[in-house]
Amino acid sequence: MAAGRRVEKREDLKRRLIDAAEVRIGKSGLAALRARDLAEDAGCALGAIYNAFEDMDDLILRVNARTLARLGQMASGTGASDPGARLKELALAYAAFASENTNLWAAIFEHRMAGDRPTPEWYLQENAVLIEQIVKPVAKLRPGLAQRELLVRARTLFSAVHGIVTISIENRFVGIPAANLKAELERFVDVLVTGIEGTPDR
Amino acid sequence: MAAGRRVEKREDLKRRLIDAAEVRIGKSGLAALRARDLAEDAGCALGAIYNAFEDMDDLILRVNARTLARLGQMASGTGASDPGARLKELALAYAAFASENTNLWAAIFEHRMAGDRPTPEWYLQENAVLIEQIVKPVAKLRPGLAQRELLVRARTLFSAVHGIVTISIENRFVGIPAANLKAELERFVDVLVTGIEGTPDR
DNA sequence: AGAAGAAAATGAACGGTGTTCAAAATTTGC
DNA sequence: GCAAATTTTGAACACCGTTCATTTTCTTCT
Repeated sequence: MAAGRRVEKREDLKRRLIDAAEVRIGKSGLAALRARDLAEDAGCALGAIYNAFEDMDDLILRVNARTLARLGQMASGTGASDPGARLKELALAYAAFASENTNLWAAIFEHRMAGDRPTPEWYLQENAVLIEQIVKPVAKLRPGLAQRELLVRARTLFSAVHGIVTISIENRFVGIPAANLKAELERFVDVLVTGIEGTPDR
Repeated sequence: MAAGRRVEKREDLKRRLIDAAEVRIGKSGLAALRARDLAEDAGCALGAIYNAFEDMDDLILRVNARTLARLGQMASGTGASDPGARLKELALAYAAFASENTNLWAAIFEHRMAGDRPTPEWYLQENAVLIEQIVKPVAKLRPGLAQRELLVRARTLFSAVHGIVTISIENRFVGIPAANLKAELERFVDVLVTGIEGTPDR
């Protein structure tokens, strides 16, 4: 028989488990994910999950990495050259992704490592896609800013937009009209860009 | 014996349980909260928790309501009359509270109802303190805006600041210098206020 | 091809979780 | 004091992620 049959099957099981977890999280949310369900979905024994992955956290991180990759791909296309317009594009694309893939998107931010183990380094690096594309337009708006500073500003911009999208989707406040997230974000980015243009570097 | 002994004792147990849960969440975070620990802390049987509260969710919501009340109290003092300065005050106070009470603050946003039961109405209303104080300065910056619109803008402002504080405290991105949250927030609010002043109403 | 060794699959069992509930203890009204 | 109403109790339950001795499958070597 072929020499690589074993690793091949192993990779296949991994893929099936990640697929199943992705479907389950997408349908019912991270909190409803069950190891026994995944084993049934993937057609393997309960214990087999722990041959393929360190633990459930590891598996969840693989799913989240996929979602992050999709987010990165979505933002990586060449967009508007005007930095303000580009930032608006990115914000709207992020909001659209969150609206259309709510459970998978939420899993990225809801997940916490079991016990108090640290998040693995490889996964933390996957998160970079969330701010990578923001750096360039910010650099255009703030020429002369060091890369180090640009990253901090990009992170702040992302965080602000992320917060708006998150709170809007969470529906945390009663009595507030179900605002149009898209319109609200457009206004917000407009205000922000105007503010950046009218504020000297510091 | 006194007629009201029963309700009195019941209220006392409730208080002791909320106290214990508050201490546990504050020290170790929401995820580490255990019903059996609380029973021991409060000096009651495990099952007694379910005489005092509907379930653990109910108890957690009481703790969160306390935290929200503290947040509300913190923001309710009369502050700067200049709207921009006032917004900056509020943002910095929020960041300071989150930094000094990280676990209790995080519990407000991490908690999800078990199963898929809806969040009780009374608790959703407690969340209003997060945006109440933001309305007035925004009204000064945007005279002629209807109350309905003001609430939406206030929520957006809160969400943006909340996002910045959250992502900063979560330490989600590697390679980005541990930025000074306070300085970053001050800059952000400055930019925002400048932007609002330079952007016509819509 | 067949045996031997290595790797992977299996699922019962383990410790831990929130929650329930019949029984015991307490408090209340008379 | 006594009976009824209420509360307290903690063992038991269902379910969770995880482990591990056992069985099965795959790989390699002769």
